[in-house]
Amino acid sequence: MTTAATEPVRPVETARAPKLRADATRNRERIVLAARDAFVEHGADVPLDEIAKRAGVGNATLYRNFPDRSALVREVALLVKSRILALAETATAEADAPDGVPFDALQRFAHATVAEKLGALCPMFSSHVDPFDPDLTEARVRLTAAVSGLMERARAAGELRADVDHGDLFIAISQLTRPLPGTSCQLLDDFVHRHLQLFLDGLRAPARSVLPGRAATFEDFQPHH
Amino acid sequence: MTTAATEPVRPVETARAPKLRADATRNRERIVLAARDAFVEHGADVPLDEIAKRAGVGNATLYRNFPDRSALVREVALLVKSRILALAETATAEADAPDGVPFDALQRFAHATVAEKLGALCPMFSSHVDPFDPDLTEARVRLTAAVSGLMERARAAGELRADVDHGDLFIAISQLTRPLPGTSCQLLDDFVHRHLQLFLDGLRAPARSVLPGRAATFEDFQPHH
Amino acid sequence: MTTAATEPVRPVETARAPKLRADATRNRERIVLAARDAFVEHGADVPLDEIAKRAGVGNATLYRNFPDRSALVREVALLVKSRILALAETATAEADAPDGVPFDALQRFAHATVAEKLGALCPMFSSHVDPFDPDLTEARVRLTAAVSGLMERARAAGELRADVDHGDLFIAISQLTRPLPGTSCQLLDDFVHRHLQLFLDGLRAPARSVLPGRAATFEDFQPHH
Amino acid sequence: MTTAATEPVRPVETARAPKLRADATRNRERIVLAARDAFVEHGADVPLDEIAKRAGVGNATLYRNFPDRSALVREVALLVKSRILALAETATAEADAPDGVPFDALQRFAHATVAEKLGALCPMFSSHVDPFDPDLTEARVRLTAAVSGLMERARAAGELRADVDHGDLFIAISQLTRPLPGTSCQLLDDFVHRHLQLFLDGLRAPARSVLPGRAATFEDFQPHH
DNA sequence: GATGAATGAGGCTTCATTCAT
DNA sequence: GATGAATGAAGCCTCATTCAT
Repeated sequence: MTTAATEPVRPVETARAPKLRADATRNRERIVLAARDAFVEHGADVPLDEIAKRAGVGNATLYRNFPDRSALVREVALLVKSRILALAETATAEADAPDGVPFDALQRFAHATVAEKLGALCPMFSSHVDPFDPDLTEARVRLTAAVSGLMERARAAGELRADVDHGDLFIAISQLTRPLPGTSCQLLDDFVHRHLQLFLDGLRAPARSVLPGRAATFEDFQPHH
Repeated sequence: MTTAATEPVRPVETARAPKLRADATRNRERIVLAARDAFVEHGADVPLDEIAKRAGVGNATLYRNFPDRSALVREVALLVKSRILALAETATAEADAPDGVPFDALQRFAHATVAEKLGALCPMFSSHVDPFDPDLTEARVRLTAAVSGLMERARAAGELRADVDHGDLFIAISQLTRPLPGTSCQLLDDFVHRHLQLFLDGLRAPARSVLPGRAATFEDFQPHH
Repeated sequence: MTTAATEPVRPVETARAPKLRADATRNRERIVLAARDAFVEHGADVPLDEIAKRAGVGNATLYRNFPDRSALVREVALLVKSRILALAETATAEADAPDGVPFDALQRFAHATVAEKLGALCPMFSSHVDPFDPDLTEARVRLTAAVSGLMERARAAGELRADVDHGDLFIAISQLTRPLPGTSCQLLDDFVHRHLQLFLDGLRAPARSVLPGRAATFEDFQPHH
Repeated sequence: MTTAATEPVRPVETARAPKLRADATRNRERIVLAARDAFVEHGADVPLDEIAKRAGVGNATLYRNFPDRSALVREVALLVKSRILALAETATAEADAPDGVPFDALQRFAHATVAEKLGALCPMFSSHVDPFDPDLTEARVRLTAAVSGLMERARAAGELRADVDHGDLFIAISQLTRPLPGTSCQLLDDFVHRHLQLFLDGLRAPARSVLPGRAATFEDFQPHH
């Protein structure tokens, strides 16, 4: 039972949180973290009972906090997006430093995201969440801005090919990070950074090919768009 | 209900096949094709009854031919691997042609594989099959030889970076091709070739980075290896 | 475990019944009968697993035959309605006999319905069935005609008060027959005929009061009417 | 959210009530009233959390006052019985008035009981209460006396048939008042008084039939009797 | 004393697999 | 050999009841 990220995770404070008891808050947080880990290890269809067991609570406690699977996925999504946003902002600061190399910052951002299994969890694509959820939408907008800004710096520096957008990067991160059923987690982890690096090499300017399709953005993967 | 590949698929003749009635043979083949399509459309967890219905047979007929899910997956794996092998051999022939450009042949092979959804199905990594199955092993060996040969030609021509192996290519194909839950099939299809192309651009020589880890082969993804 | 009715019950032949195996037909019938008995004894909310156990089949067999509770209730409703219809037709024949006394025939009909627990089951009022179901509607129409005809004969003979309709009779039968939770079935059975008789005495002409409201029909109890 | 009775309801003072804080007393009373309303609207199986919510208290407060469902049902039963008793005493006074017509008073009593949904709640028959509970027994005895007296007056006046007892009346009231699942409350309300009236007409002397069974009393419906 | 939260048992439903025709 | 039907295990979710603040 691995924990994908090691730093303490702040509970996502939403405006409507009324006044939760201390132990309840802790339980809620443990459930979200357990869910994140379970999703990483077993995919989005992991039984909720398994998540409850990991969190060390009864299954009904999980249901009290999250009426159904999508509510739980939503919370994990907010958690993950906020973490990716933090990574993107850190990378942007590095890019803006006097001796910063934007593409290097972009690469560090991508590898950090992969290292924390965040891409695989990114439920931006998931069928389990309401695409019009306000909180998710806001998180997506902020994330879009941050990653776009980071990529823009690299492009302006002539290091990033011009025909890609943030959606292209995220699809690659998400897909390359996903667990391969039947393969041990650790085994794949050894290779994910490798293949991400190959993809990043493909992103560098000058472009080595003419890409089919058009640059992808998050909006391309919103249902009903 | 789309059929991933349009050419007629020969049933994989295994040595122990005793002697089936004509209609039984046809049933078996229809089940395998229905399974492949169902896996492509609904993922690896599609109910077997759904596959039987698609094949137009009773569920018990499916079980008569394939004692359990893994037996069916195995057959689909053989089918898919044989198809990929054919694509690889075609590409190798192109590479060996007088005016052949090996890397271009490699790229066409990769895109063709993706176009037929073969990568996504590649159960080489699946938890559902016996990694020591003789038929699968043989198919894997032949496929390894073919793809390695193709890559070797591109490497010899100075078009492919030296620090990658066939496992790297296949993981990328498999992962990038996998369906994104919640996203329409068609939508993702539009982008898969794009992101595969970015990956292929990263594979080109000269290498634009030092890759972490080591070159991946099929063997790296055999369980218990 | 009492069986409410002792005569063999014909499976309700619906037009779409394709071709059921003999044992499957028997199972289906046993489930419907078990459901009827269970509804009589424990009410409409009896667990489906309990019904399956009574019928001597696995719970999944019940679900194969009846996708959800309402499908099962519907079948029981058809069964019950057809039986009541038969009783009504018998009573009508008695009323039309040379020495027939229409009100006596009506009373025998009511008591027979109660004796078979049919009224309590009459899901005409149930929340579990689709009020627009064609088969149920047809059964209701035929039943309405039969009971109305029977009452009309009694009214024409001057034995039935003029200000009541078939709905009034059925509500009383249904309500008076319902099991009283916490009371043994047999105990209540002893009294149901008694109280039904008091109600029937109230139906006789001449009317001993002015009734509030208006004469009730089945239509009054169709939802969305 | 209708309140069945509009007059203020005195908490039933039991001998062992020790000494409750003012707010505790109020909570207890609110819970009982909420329970009564919830039972009327949603039946005996309404979730206790729903009752607590209606009462505006936490669920644990409900459990502090009533250790389990039957304790709450018992309290509602006492409340309802005391209210019916009051109605019976009022009716008796009317019957005893100089120009009083006993059967009319009896009828008004029955209709008033129905109007307040008291019959439907009458847990005299319920499986949820201890039949030997002293308070309930006492309430039952007093109620029996009052209703018997009222019926006796009507019988003495030659207006009530001789072969019925108070149990017959109560079963009819209880059964005819019960909600029909799937039918709007209001809809049935329109007919309950109508069918009660038909039943009352059947109670009138002279008897129009020979009743089966024997006259029913409350004792007939005590479990284990 | 009052409260929100936690719990486990149980009902509903699906699905891989086995059985009878 | 082919089929439809039967089965039980397991997942999802609710609710009566208990616990910790």
